Amino acid sequence: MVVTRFAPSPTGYLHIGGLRTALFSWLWARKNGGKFLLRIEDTDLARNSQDALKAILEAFDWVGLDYDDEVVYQSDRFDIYKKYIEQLLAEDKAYYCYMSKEELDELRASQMANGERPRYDGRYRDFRGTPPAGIEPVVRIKAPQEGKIEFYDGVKGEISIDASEVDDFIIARSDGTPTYNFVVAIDDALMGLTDVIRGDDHLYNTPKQLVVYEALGFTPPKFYHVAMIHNEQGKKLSKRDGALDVMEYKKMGFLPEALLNFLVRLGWSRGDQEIFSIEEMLEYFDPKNINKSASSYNIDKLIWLNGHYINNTTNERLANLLQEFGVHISNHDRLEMLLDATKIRSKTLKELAQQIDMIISPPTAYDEKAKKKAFKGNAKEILKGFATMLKEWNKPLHLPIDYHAVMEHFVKSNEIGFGKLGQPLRVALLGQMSGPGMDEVMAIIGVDETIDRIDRALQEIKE
RNA sequence: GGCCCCUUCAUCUAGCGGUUAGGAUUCCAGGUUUUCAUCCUGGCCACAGGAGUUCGAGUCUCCUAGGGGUCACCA
Repeated sequence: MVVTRFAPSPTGYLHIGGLRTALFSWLWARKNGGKFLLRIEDTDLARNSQDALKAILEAFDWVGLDYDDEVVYQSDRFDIYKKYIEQLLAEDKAYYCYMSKEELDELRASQMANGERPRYDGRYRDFRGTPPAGIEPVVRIKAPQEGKIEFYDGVKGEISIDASEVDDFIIARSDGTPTYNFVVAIDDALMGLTDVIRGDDHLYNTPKQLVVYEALGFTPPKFYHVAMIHNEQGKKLSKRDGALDVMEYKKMGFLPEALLNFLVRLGWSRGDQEIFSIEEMLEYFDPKNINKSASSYNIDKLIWLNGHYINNTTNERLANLLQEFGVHISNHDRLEMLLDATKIRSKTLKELAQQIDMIISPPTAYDEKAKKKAFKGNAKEILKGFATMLKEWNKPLHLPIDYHAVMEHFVKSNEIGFGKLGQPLRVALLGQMSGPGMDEVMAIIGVDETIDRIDRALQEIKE
């Protein structure tokens, strides 16, 4: 059975890099009928925030990533970690280190001054004397002092790191609380993880965690280290780049499936395929096809994908989603027509909301340029004539084709081009030069509203 | 700085010793559309550089350059 996990620390919102590795992990577990677990890395009590945790869960919920079992909180498991610390101490695989923070800083400073790599010197590794008074010791694990720590990474291949790069790192702080690399290894083992898919930035934690696996006799999972996502300048994403928070995308009017499709193609691909439904992702995803190199985030493609998904979403769902953007049309009697006419022109739900508003609310102002271009010559006469024809039309006016017939009859009998009528009519009804076809707009707003808007526009036009 | 990783159009990528180096997004042009959008057609644009290996290299090796990651009693 494949067991994967997402293990955020609750110190901020869920960002798109995290969502991508979560997606990869989720896909791999679901594809294999395995488990996708959620674990909260909250061993640093001082930095945790309840709001951050809520934000992460909210984002998961929005994109539709579900997890199995109960959420595991590391802060609930200190007893477990303590037991293992004591075990390692008893087995002489770990030891107390009585160096103070000041001493440690001093050591680091002198190493740096000598151009050396800052590193614990192991001075208490085999200490048997009397511990200095007044110092609460930390616990350090005995890491191998020579040779190499090697492991196979599912993305990057064989990784070999010199043992000298890994020092006897701290597994328990002087206040007794355990540290990250220690608890991660324990939890991954205890939770039965088979595949750990995580960011590239954890690559260097892996040898440390391997030391813990080795000391405790656990079997390590397979590791996949996914390269980072950079910003449009090719640098690491930072808060300054904005729109890092997954929920920001919701606010901007993106559909979760578009975001997921965008992210799955960042660092992973299947030939030339661009569009992936969740089902297709599940069918084809395999971490072995993850790219080695970092990718840059570029919003254009996401926008394009979102447009695609908006176009292919049912009108019922769109109407529902639109409520968050202040548009309430679920009960509109021309709902289908309205959305069919607008969704093709919208890349985001926000734009869609604007498009709809432009149609269902009468124009409060007319675009200056549009006015100049359309309300000229005999435009007034044409609009007047058209309104009259609408009033006197004796066939039913329901569908766009009904209105189209009126327009056709009008231009023919007046011997003018379609544009002569279309342009002023468009500005009269919508206040601007672009938008859906006039026949559609009229069918949506109805004949009374159409005449009403024409009348109002007529007052705008000078003789 | 040490160590590790990475390097194909502006961007996401395909490629797995023999291809006119393909697709997608962006951009540009044309067509469709009374307009806009969609859609269709076409175009611009890439193997970081240098040595090898080979009949033949984007693909293998090495070097250089550039980029990234990491070096906490943070996670």
